[in-house]
Amino acid sequence: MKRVFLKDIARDLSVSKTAVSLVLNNKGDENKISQETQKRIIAYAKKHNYVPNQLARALSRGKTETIGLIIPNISDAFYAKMAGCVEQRAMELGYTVIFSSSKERPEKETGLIRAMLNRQVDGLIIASTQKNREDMVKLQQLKFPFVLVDRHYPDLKTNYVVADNFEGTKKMTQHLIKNGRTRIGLVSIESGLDAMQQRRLGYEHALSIAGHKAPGNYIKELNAENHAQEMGQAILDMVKGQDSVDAIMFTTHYLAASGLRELKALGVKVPTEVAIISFDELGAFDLVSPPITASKQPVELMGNTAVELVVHEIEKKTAAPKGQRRLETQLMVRKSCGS
Amino acid sequence: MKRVFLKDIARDLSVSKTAVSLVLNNKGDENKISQETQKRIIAYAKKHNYVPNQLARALSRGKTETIGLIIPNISDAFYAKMAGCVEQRAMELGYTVIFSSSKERPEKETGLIRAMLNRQVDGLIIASTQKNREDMVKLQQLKFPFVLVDRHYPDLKTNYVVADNFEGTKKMTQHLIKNGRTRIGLVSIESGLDAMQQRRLGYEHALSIAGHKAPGNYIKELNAENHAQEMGQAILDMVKGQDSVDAIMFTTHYLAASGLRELKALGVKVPTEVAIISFDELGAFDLVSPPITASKQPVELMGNTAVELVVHEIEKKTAAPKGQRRLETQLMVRKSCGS
DNA sequence: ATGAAAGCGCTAACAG
DNA sequence: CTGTTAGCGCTTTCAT
Repeated sequence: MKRVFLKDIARDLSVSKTAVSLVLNNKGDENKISQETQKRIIAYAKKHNYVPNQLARALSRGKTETIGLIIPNISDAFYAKMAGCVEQRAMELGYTVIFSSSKERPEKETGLIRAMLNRQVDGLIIASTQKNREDMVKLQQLKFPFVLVDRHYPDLKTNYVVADNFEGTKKMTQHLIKNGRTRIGLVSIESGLDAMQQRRLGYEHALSIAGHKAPGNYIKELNAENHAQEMGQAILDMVKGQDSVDAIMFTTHYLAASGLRELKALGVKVPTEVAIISFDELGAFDLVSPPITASKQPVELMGNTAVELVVHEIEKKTAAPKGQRRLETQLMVRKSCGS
Repeated sequence: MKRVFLKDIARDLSVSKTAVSLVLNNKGDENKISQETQKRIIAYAKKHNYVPNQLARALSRGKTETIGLIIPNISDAFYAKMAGCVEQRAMELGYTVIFSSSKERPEKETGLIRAMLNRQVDGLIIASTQKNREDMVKLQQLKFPFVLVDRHYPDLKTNYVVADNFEGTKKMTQHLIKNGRTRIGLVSIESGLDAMQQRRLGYEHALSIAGHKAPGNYIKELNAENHAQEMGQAILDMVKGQDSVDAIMFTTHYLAASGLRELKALGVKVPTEVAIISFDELGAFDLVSPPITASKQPVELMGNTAVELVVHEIEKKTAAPKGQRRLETQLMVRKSCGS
């Protein structure tokens, strides 16, 4: 079984390559090629299992119908979900997606952007490390279609789709307060991520309008690389001593998971002694003991919207209106806050 | 900022395209191009931010340095993890990976294989729906490099990397027996998947050598599409009545999760009344109440091995030594089996 | 040591 | 209605 090419089928059927190409691209009718010929061509192609070479096609047309997705880590539940949605929506719109993980490393991200560009992707969706401002600017200068997702550069005027982090943690904090907690701690990741900033701000804002304050030891920002190691100490700091918390908010699902692990190890009762709440959730949060109250991000909507925005820009159906979306999160109330 | 091409730099430097191409591919020395010229070319390329067009390159060389990964669903924790490992290892070996989800649908899988072939991937890694025997045969006939992962066709002589499902559930069952359980039920998925068959066989084998038997109502095979809906009834069947189980083994992580959900809803005490154990696990299984004892699959090793096998086959066009690996699972003993 | 030229497989004007 | 032709951007003999 050997591969057959356009020219083979043209030769064997004594028609021109053009005819074959046209017919196989469903442009037979509009170019008025006889039904007869079309049938023969299609039949032959099917019979010999003709598979067009996309490389050649793309090279010739200057379009790959591919969009690149750059995320921090495909193994993370959140990004995996997102990748799934992106893939799905892209396929519906006739695009293939190729992805790569930046592993939260700016240089790697730079490399990936470059790699994707030279693979001629038509557009890019990036959940950036947010330490690559320059690359973004470069993309803008190239007028290359791209949209930032989950994380964006607040001072850059690009397309983006993010969750409303500020409102999210604000609501979460208020939920805690409504449940009678007043000494609310925060465990976050130390990073320049705007998302993390916003989450912290939302928390602080809610606290301040409620007239509460957070002493210094209430806010922990762990190192991104080894938060798992630092978690024990952070939790200990918060729950021991006179200035102890009665609630802890975690800014990501994995922090919540590891925080709970530590809390259990220390024998702290959740939620009676300390309530916990998580921004973003894991599939099993409802099974955990106690089931964890969490803010759910609209991953699917984020993914879909991102795809739609790039595709829109790629196809420039119109003068691309900069798409900047801030999506609402949803509070899933379970048991870890005491109600 | 406009893109610069090979010919541009050749023109501007008054050298030939050949020279530029050679130098930029690090073949300058072996083709004895003067250091002088090389320096100029490299400097110019860097200065103008030259990015080679991979499409053209690949078309010309007949090699894309890309491997395709087809999995049931990127949103599933197991496959997401796997994709991450595959990506990582592939990159180390100089390959890019493009993935797509078959959504467990054979026709979709067929389409994806085709799509990847026409994108000229150099090789394929497939976690097949196992309902596409023909496609696999076709790939073999084409002598196209591919390796099956997680799921394989037992009657086909292909490369594959799978977990030792049989041994896995056998060990799990024995663990249950060692913990004093004798009336052990099984909840699995109704499907032609060899992996599921093996898991069931391992369970039955262990049971039989221990002299136990499983009455009809002890084995539930739920519909793949709506196992979540069927779970309630299945569990009820197993735990109520005189012929009730004292342990349940779930053949996948999501079954274990939803089974536990139902068990809790019914107020059944785990593990005192019923022990549970899961084949494959979720990141949060240690936080669940009770922490779930589970068999862990060597995802990373599976992913890495798969990549190594395809790459080997891609690069050694020689008579490829069929790589067939059956990897051991590891029992993570936690609390759900009563010890 | 360097360059000319012939493709890789397909698309798309442009002629007939 | 169909065929000719000229690329797309890069690699790679084969001369020089």
